Amino acid sequence: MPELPEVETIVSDLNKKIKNATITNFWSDFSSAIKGVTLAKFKQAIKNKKILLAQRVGKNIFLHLSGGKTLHIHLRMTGHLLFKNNLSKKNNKNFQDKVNQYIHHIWYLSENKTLEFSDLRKFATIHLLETITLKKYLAEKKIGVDAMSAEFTLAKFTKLLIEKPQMLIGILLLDQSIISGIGNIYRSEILFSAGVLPERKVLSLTKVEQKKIFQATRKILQLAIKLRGTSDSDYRDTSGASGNFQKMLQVYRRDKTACPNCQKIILRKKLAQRSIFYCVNCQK
DNA sequence: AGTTGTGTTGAAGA
DNA sequence: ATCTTCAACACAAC
Repeated sequence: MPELPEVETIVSDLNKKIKNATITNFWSDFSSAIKGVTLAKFKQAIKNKKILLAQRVGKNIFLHLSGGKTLHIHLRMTGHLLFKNNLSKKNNKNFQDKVNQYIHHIWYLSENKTLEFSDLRKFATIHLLETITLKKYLAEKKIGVDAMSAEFTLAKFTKLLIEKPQMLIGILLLDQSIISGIGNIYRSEILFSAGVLPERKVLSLTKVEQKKIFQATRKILQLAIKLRGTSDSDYRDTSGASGNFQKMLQVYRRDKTACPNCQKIILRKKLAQRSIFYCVNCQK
């Protein structure tokens, strides 16, 4: 559920709230989320390190620390990073929401601040890497070009499409190794906006359709970032608050209801085991 | 009360 | 290679 706009919201908030804070300690009751290193070594590596910058690539969060280490956090389906200080611990009602109650890891920061990691389904992961190996790490993890990066241009998109002629466009948009950041919510919204059916083969797309999909991707993700993401159910920002893009959803989870454009019934089907929503009249 | 589905993704099997 | 299935886990909805 946290897709590119949700992760972007979190990362930009983290840069406002915890940049330059020092990690004083770390606690976890679910250390199997921490990959490739023991809890003790992890703790030792990050203790007394300063948080220099939060960075986003696709749905991935990177926290660059002093001393040349970087934390890689993936929220998967239900991960929430909650920033708390003395005041908000007392006054912020959002933190009492049930969805924010599944705290499994806590970074203790200077000045009594904490970064608390709530994760209901416990799918989220934390890796520790050397900052200088980031580029290599992204390649190893097969994290594709970020959908909102300057590098992702229409020319780049077209090039990526040429490499996968047999793929269905609805599946391609979800493949993080090709383009990173688009999840199940936004792929349906993007294809609806572009007027293209999800099951179209990439090689069947006209130049005009390719351009429409590219532009719809930028437009929808940009608006969703502006509205601080979609809280269809679980997603919350670093203050535990919901986003606003759910009000803008045209097709996602709106099956059996009238298409906002033509009033025909929105359909839902499974594409590679994942739900997809579309209008057969507005999408060709 | 048991079954099914859920926004993610990596690994295993075909 | 590439596609499908399953598994990680907890909970809501049926």
